[in-house]
Amino acid sequence: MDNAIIHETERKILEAARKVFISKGMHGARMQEIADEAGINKALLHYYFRSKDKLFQAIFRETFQELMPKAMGIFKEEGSFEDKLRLFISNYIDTISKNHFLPVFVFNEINQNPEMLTEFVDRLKPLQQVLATELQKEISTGKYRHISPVQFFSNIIAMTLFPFLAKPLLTSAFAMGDEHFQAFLEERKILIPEIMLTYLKTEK
Amino acid sequence: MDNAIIHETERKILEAARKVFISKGMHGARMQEIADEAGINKALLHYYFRSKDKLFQAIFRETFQELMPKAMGIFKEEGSFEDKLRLFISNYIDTISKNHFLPVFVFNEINQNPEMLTEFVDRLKPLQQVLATELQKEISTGKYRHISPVQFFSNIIAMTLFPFLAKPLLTSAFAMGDEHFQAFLEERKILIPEIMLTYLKTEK
DNA sequence: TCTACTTTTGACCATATGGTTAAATCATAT
DNA sequence: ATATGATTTAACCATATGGTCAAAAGTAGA
Repeated sequence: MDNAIIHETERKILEAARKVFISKGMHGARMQEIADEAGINKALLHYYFRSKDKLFQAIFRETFQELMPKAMGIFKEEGSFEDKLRLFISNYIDTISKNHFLPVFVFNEINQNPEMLTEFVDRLKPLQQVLATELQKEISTGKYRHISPVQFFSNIIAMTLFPFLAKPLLTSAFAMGDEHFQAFLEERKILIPEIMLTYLKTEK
Repeated sequence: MDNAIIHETERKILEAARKVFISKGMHGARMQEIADEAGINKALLHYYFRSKDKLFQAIFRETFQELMPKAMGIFKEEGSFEDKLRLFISNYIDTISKNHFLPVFVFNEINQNPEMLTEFVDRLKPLQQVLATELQKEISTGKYRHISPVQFFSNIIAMTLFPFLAKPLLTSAFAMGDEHFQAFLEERKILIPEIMLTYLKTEK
C-alpha cells in the first residue's frame, strides 16, 4: 500500500471523527459511530489513534486552529487599518459560515477542560500582539479614541461569532429561514466594522 | 414528613444536578455523581425524576430562563432608551457574573438538541417584541439611525455574553487574573452601551 | 400500638462502551 | 512464489452506566 492510500484511511477517520465529535461533543460521541461514519472497523480507530482521547485531541487541535482568526496575514499587509478590519471580519464570517458549529464546539470543550489551552497559549500571543500594535498605532496618532486591545478584540470577535453560537436561538426567536440568516450574516460584514469604527472615530 | 422537608430533598437533587450538568454537560454528567453531590442514593434520583433525561429537562428549563435577559421589566419602566439600555446591560452582566458557565452550557445544549427550543419559542417573542418596539420608537423620531432589531439585539447580547463564553481563552491569551477579568467586565458595562449608542446617534 | 403510606436504600440487571487480541487479508520486496 | 511486515476485521472483555426492585426506615393517623 502506498502512502496516498495509507493516509486515505487516516483521513477518512479524521473526517468522520470531526463530524461526530463536533456534533455530539467529546462525551456524546461514540467510537462505534465514528467507525460507522468512516466505514471501517472500530478496532481500526484504535490502530491509528490509541484511544478516544487521543483521537479527540487530534480533532480538537485541528478545529481550534480553524476557529482562531487568521488576522496575521491581513494585518501585516499594506493598507488602511479600516480596510484591513473590514476584510478581516468579512473573511472570518465566511470561514466560520462553512463550519457553523465550530464556535460552540470549541468554546464548550475549552470550558469543560481549560487545561487543553496551555498547549495553544503561545500560538495565541503573536495574533494578540499584531492586533494590539496596529490598534495602538492608530490611537497614538489621534485618529482613534483610546480603547484597550482586550476590549477591542472582544467586541470584534463577539459580534462576529455570536450569530453562529446562537444560531438556533436567533432563527427561532426572529423566525428566520436559512436564506434570511445568510442575508443577516452578509449585512454584518458591513455593520460590525461600521459600529466599531464609528465608535473609534468619535470624540469622547 | 412535612412539605418543607419533602421539598428539601428535591431541592438538594436539583442543586446537585445543576452543578454537575452545567460543568459536565448532559452527556458528561453521571447520575452517580449527581447522587453523591446531593448526598443521597442514586435510586432516589429516579424516584423524584423518572430518568436522567427528565432531570436534565428540569435543569435546562431553569437555566435557560436564567440566561434569557430580563429586559421586559426594565424597558417597560419610564426613562430614556439610553438609560434603560445601560441599566439592562449592567444588570445582565451582573446576573451572568454569578453563573459564568451558564452561556456555554445553554448554547452548547441548544446546538446539540435544537428541538428543545420549541418549548420556549413563545416565551421569547414578547421580549423580542418589546425591544423592537422601543428601538423603532427612537428610530422613527430620527434620534437614531436605522438598524434592524435582530442586528441590534445580536450586537448587544454578543458583546455582553462573549466574555463569559470565551473566559478561559481571554484570560489565557491576555494573561488576565480573576481580578483583572472582573475589572474588564466592569469596564464593559460602560463601553458596550457607549459603542452602540455612538453608532446609533451618528449620521450615516 | 397497629396500619397504611411515603421516602430511602442496597443489591441487582441489561446494556452500552472503550478497548484488546488473535487471526485474516493485503502489499511488497526478494 | 514466498516470506515479511503492515492493515483490517470479527469476536471478545472489563467496566461503567442508566435504570429497577424489593425490602427497610421513617411518618402520621386511628
